[in-house]
Amino acid sequence: MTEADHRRATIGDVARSAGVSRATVSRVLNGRSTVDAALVARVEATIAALEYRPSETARNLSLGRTNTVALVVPDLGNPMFQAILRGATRAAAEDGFQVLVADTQERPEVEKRAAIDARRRCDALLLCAPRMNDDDLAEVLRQARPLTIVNRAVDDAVPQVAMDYRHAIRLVADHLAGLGHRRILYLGGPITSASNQLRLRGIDDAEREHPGMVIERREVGSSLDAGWEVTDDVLESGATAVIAYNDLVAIGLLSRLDDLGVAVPGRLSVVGVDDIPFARFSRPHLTTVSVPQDELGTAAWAQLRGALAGEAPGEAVWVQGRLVERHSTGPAA
Amino acid sequence: MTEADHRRATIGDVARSAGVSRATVSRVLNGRSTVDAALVARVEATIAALEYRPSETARNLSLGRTNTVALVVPDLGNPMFQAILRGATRAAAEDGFQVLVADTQERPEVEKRAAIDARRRCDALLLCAPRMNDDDLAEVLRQARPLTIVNRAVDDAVPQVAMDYRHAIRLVADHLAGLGHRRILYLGGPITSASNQLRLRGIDDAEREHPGMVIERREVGSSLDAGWEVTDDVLESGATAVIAYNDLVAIGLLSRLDDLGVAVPGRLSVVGVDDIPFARFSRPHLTTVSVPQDELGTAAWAQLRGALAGEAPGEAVWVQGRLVERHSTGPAA
DNA sequence: TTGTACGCGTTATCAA
DNA sequence: TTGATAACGCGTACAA
Repeated sequence: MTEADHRRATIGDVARSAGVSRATVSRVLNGRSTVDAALVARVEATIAALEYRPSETARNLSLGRTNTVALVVPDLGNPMFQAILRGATRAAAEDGFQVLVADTQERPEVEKRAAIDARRRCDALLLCAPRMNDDDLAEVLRQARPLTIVNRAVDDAVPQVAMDYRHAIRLVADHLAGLGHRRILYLGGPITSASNQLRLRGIDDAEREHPGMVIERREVGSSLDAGWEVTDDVLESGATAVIAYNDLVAIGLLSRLDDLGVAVPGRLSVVGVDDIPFARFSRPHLTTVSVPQDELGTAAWAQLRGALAGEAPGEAVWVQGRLVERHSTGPAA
Repeated sequence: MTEADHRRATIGDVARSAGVSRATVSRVLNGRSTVDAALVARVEATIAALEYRPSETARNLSLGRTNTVALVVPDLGNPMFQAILRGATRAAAEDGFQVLVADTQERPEVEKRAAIDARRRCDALLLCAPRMNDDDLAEVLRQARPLTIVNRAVDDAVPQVAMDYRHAIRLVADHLAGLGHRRILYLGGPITSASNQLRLRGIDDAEREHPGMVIERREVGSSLDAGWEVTDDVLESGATAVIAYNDLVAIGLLSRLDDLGVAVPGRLSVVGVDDIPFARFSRPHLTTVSVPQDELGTAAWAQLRGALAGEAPGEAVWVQGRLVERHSTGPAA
């Protein structure tokens, strides 16, 4: 007891103390093979007495797996990645896996290194890297399998899940078209981001499907502040409706419009994308597309589990949202 | 090359291929000891050719550490824990540590197990468990060191950091007192939660310091919806000001008040705590206490690093916020 | 059913 | 400076 407190008991200590071999202790622990009942009792008593806990590290080496999966994200402050993390963490926990998280702090140049390093400590990788360049991505694809790509369509036989933002944009564009809007402003996110490109394709679709509709594209960012700061430009644009990159941009814009006394949706309609919790509490309550972000994490884990089991990657999973009409949209002025 | 693709190269493969011992390869990798320049070059060339990457798992076992720290939180959906996660992840990364995250999904009964399990895979533990009962906590304290306790004062020589919510409440109470408010309503969080108890002590302080001030205490929860749902009760209470458990509750309340056409701060003043990003974008903009939540994660890691280095735990760290006056508070009606 | 012996991939010790 | 060799703690064929 005097030294057991200092050095953690090993399986060898248990074996010696119980008068059996280490193999037997191991068997009792893992229940793989059948062991004599009397021995089981003795070993378990010894384990309890010594407070023995198997070393995860040693098991990892011996078994060749860690039951851990790496998640790499550009920014843990972004609600989207928070939702993915939550969904993936909970889904993985169901299967006895834990999640190691790495935040690249919006620096695409370190993403490759971060992804490969994190992957080395784990059995697999969940990669959210919307801005990583294609060469780096190819290198990661080569070194870090098994992995699942999140929110970035890649032309390779690798598991991938993504939010269908193209579809989401079409939903809001159709909604605005139905309300008679023809001059629309799209406040886009980072031009290089994969999910912005997806939204832009939705914008293209909308213009094609709704003759006479003209959608002006702007790059403003993806934050509350970005929405706030672009407000004056929006008012000068002459548009009757705004499609924001996401709810953050939309809420930032709404807040500023409210300060300026601009009627929404009387003078201007505003729609967001994501349906974050705050969307229901903005003024006016935000019309947006509800995208099940947790599902993205859940689906990503499901794909990864398949890859870990040696299954070939199936079709890319596209998670679709649905329009949620609230009070920030109305007939065109 | 044909089989190198299937089985990852080990340090032994490199040694054989370069015609040196494994020890030498290890030395050039870690730069511990000085090695002949010619050998260094040969080994490095071989490493590149074989695309050798050391096994983290084997290093972990050999070195007796994983350079990984476990973070246990009750809910990854809560902005507070997201901030702690972000702060801790970034701070730990500076020191070459990664963070393994476990979400107990608001089930205090699994927190003990989750904490101990997560800790076994890591070198240390960052524990956020505001509702865990004292017995379980004592057990965790015994088994899971080194660790740092976050947002829960415990009477033990263990590193701990916490947001000083008692101080925060005093700040808002003083502010309201200065505006002439005497009948105040406190919308509290879960009664068993440690940080709610801290706030209640701040409420007690305020009543003591401001004779004539009466603060009614209610337990409503900690979410946007909780704030929304309690609105009618608030209006019937006759209070001229509300201290919300956090910004989420405050914003939920403000949103509903706005829908009902209640003048804020004309008829009712509302203050929150936390200063989450959305606080600047509510209507009206929320007066609150800015608490540097990232700092909590950073400080928690700093404590843990000390503990990992064998230092004795110092004083508990209390992170304090400051009042941010916006437009949701005004003179008492 | 149990024990022996080896392998997992690395770092560290000690001679040479 | 280099190379055997022994840890690190566990799982598991294989033999008994």
